[in-house]
Amino acid sequence: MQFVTWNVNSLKIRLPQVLEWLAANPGVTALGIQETKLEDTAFPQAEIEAAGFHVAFAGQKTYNGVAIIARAPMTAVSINIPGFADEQKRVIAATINDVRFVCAYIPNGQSLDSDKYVYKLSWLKAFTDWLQGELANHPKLILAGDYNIAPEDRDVHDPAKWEGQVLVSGPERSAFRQLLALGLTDSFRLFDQPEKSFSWWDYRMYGFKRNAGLRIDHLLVSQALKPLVTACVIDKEPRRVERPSDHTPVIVTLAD
DNA sequence: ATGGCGAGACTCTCTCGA
Repeated sequence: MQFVTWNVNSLKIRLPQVLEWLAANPGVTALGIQETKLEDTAFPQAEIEAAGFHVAFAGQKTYNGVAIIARAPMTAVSINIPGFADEQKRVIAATINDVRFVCAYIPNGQSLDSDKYVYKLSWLKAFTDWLQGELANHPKLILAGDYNIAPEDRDVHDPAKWEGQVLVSGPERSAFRQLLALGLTDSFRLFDQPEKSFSWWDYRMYGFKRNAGLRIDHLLVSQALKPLVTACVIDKEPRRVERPSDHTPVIVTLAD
């Protein structure tokens, strides 16, 4: 089984790339997508189903929006964080092959002095509380997403330059550790990885070419699934095409 | 040097992302 997270930065632009990537990766069980930037009425459900997949989605105009594309049927699809009033569509979860797959687009925060940063931290608190219940109900759980948090300095191309910035701040990293404290494990760090492994690069200043990136897209696995994990890799292949997303997929492989 | 790039929208200039 393989589960994937990929912030596509507009599914309208990236749908052909997504379908091509899925065709090239037949082992993928389910793909969690962030930043679809599409209202539900505009979502390309028919095209995705015509390609042989099941799909669940929750979106809005212009910003945010999440979806799950799976090769097997999904059950118990849920949207957003119950009890947390939020117009923004940032969470979708579904059960696939007995695994609870949660796809999240965690807020960016903009800057440490922004209202959006306050929203990010309160969102993370509500999300963590909700996830605790999800884990109790579904011990086999994967949390896939764009976390907008680089957990450690080794996840940052230039830690000195980023010090004090959003995505690396102490409260954000503390919120990330609170997720781990639920019993989740960063599957990427279960294995030896190349130094300077990142999942996002700034479009500007030749960020990808210079590998000036951050590792902010993560796949956390629950204790019940951790022993089954055999690999976790960042796939930079999608960066080879015209008009790539600024994020690239991260893939976790589990024994059946 | 707070710039740079890319996407979206009540667009030709603005917001937002990370």
